[in-house]
Amino acid sequence: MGKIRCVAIDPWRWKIPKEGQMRTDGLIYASEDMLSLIMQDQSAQQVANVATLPGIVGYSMAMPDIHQGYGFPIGGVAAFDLKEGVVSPGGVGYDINCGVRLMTTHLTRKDLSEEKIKALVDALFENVPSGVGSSRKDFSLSQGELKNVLAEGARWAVQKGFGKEQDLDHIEEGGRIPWADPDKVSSKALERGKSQLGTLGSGNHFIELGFVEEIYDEKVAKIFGLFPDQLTVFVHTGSRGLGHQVCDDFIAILLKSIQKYGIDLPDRQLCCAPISSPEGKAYLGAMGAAANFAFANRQMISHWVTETFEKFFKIPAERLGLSLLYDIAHNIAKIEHHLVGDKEIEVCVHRKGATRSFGPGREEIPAVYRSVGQPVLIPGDMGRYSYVLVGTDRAMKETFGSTCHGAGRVLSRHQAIKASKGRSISQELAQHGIYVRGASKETIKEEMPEAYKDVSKVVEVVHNAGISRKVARLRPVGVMKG
DNA sequence: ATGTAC
Repeated sequence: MGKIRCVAIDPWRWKIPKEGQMRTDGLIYASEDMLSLIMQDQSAQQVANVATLPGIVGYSMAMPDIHQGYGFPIGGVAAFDLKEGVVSPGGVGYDINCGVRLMTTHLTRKDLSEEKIKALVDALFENVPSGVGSSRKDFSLSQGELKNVLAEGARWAVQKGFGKEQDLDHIEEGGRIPWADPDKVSSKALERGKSQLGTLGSGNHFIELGFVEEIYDEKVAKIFGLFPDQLTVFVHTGSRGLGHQVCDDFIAILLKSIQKYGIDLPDRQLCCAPISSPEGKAYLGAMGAAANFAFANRQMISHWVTETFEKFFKIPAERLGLSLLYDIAHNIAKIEHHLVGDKEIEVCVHRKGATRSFGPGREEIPAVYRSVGQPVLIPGDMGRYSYVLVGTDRAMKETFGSTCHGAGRVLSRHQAIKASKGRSISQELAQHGIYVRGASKETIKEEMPEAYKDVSKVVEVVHNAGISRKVARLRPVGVMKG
């Protein structure tokens, strides 16, 4: 396949016309400025590569926060027919069910001085283990109990006293992938997972304190429980070493089975298996189990966030108004029903660095939000903003109910470290009123704001394209990084 | 993202 050609459909949509082995067109959501940035790496080529996979339904899509990933681009969305189609670990990513949850409070900006914010972030840092390979000293699981976590997800955590029953309704899938198969998770992955439940991890994972700075849609904000100057808490983490190991294990397995199923791939990183094959089913089962680990992980971390708040303010959580707005997956493959043409069919939707953005009326959305659409939570970089959006009908028609997931990198980790040489990123953030506490200095450099696109520009694209709509903008004030 | 190269 030669040089990638993008044709403008409108100011927010670019088509990669089908050619060569492609079975369908590619579709990138971006502004003209962003597209020129996107064309600097291999990500548009990856969108075209995904379009060659058997059984793809609709376009091979990418969101404006697209950048190069393993096989599939990060920011990629692709749906596959359950009979003819394939499932691919590269379409989910290494951090299976990496995702975010947003907690709201009754507290406002005036309840927290700069000093209090620092002390609160420090207290969170003491109470939630973070960093590469972090584990909880007070908590380790037997293999049997870990398998219960993998089968039950956030429900397991609630049964063990981490959070409340009503939290489950405010988590994508109720915090549990029902078709997860813990027996398809290798003993090596189990070993890595058993001491890591309830830990934040590293890289872009974080706990962020912020305030509601701007409301765009008052009606929806009210339904989501958001109001101006409100203190909010973002938690961003995934399935840690366990999910990583599942991905590793199945890439090795599926690389071997490519020939067996006669799949012709432009890039071996797209290794995959028919959804209906034993290998495909095994991957989906193991991936679902890892996804459940991540749902339980975020549920447990928000319990310790709640505990930290209660001790810090010496006020019970109910009076602080701490509650879970929503919890969403960024890296996952799901079996969902969608209207394709005039037929309702089941497809396997891969979202890799992309968020579900279901519009009004879908039964998967909690009853309290169902009339307006699901909450879509978009963390930005630690120096600028984060957003709350809402899912739309247009997303249902166009993107299998999907939108962007964040800002998207513009500098690689290595480039970011180079760009931050001789600077103190923590001090620069402090000058903007943001306190950051990290497990490692290196991570803070890798995660410097300029390593990311401006998330407001990413959000502008998905809002104008109509695949999700702006509800509120949040401003970070205190960040705990892994 | 990741016991950042078993």
